[in-house]
Amino acid sequence: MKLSEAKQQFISTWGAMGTHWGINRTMAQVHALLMISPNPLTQDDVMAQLNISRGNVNMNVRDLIDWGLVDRVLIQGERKEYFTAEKDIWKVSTQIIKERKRRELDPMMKLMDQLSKVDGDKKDKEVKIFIDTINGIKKFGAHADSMLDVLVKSDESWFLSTALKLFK
Amino acid sequence: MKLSEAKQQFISTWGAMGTHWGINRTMAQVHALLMISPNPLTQDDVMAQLNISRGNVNMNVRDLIDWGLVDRVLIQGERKEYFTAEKDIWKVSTQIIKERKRRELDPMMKLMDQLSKVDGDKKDKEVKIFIDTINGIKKFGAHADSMLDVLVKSDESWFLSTALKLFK
DNA sequence: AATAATTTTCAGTAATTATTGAAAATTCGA
DNA sequence: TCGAATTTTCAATAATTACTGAAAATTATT
Repeated sequence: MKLSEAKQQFISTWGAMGTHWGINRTMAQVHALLMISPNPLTQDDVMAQLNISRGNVNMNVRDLIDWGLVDRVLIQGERKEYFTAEKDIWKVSTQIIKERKRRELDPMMKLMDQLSKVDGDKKDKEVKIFIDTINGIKKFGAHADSMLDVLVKSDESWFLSTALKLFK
Repeated sequence: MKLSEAKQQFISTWGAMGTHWGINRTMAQVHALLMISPNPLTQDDVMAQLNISRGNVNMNVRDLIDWGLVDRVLIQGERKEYFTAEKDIWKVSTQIIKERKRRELDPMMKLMDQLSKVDGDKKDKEVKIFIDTINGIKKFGAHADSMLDVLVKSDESWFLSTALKLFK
């Protein structure tokens, strides 16, 4: 398989995968393109390679920067801005986990705390099932939270060698 | 907070969360409703409680059954079909992990194997970066794969007590 | 076998989400 | 400070995705 073809397929697959993970196709494609580009790219480069408009590139690159997955790079003597993506997949993953925890898990747990204070008699089946479900989610969330915390803070090599032995 | 209000909020939040996880809002809402219902519900119950059409309920319930998150229940002497959802959040999670691994991780890894066979001189920076990225993903994916395998097969209490101690 | 109850399908439509492109804002160099 | 290069915004529009509702298919009952 030729490189250009392989690149194309990687970008397209990474984009499709993105839609399964709640981010939009184009954002994932821009990320894929930057990951496999040896040098930082400009907005125009991305526009040309993915055939998308300037505004679209701009918005998606900004989102990727918010996610901490892409950085602006200043190149000496150049007026244009360049962009580059983290290429170490471990760092990419921990960054995504960190952000999703903050954006999704944390607020969800806060809500569960509120919902577990629902009024009503626990003898009532309706009430009992509801409270049990909420408490189950709370307990589970607390474990997931501390686990992800350590995972994110740990070093890749430590995690893969020491922790993973448990799972072999 | 009244139970009816709390239920409503739970369903709505679980639905919103679904969109971040690549499943549609309604499917997540149906799942939420079934999780907090003490007794199995019929299509008509779901239609009434969520204000959605029969076709919509039918499609989303079928998807949930495909995901292994909802079961058909036959009730003695009743013509209609009833549906119920697993209420143990650990089982819900492992089931989702199992399915997503099968649907997403496995095919992705298969593709990476192909892409890593790209033609070209590894002295070429373009080729090198591409191959390095793909290999990084492959390595990472293999670890994630074996880890998720054990996680899914392990028992909740074992995992939370023994394995999680590592992360404290 | 006919009928009634229930489920499933799917074409048409509605709702949502993503994209464009041009105007406005900003930045930088002379 | 002016003007050219570049980035950002956002209203209009396109593309995608989800939903409805009624007809068709299926299943159970008599």
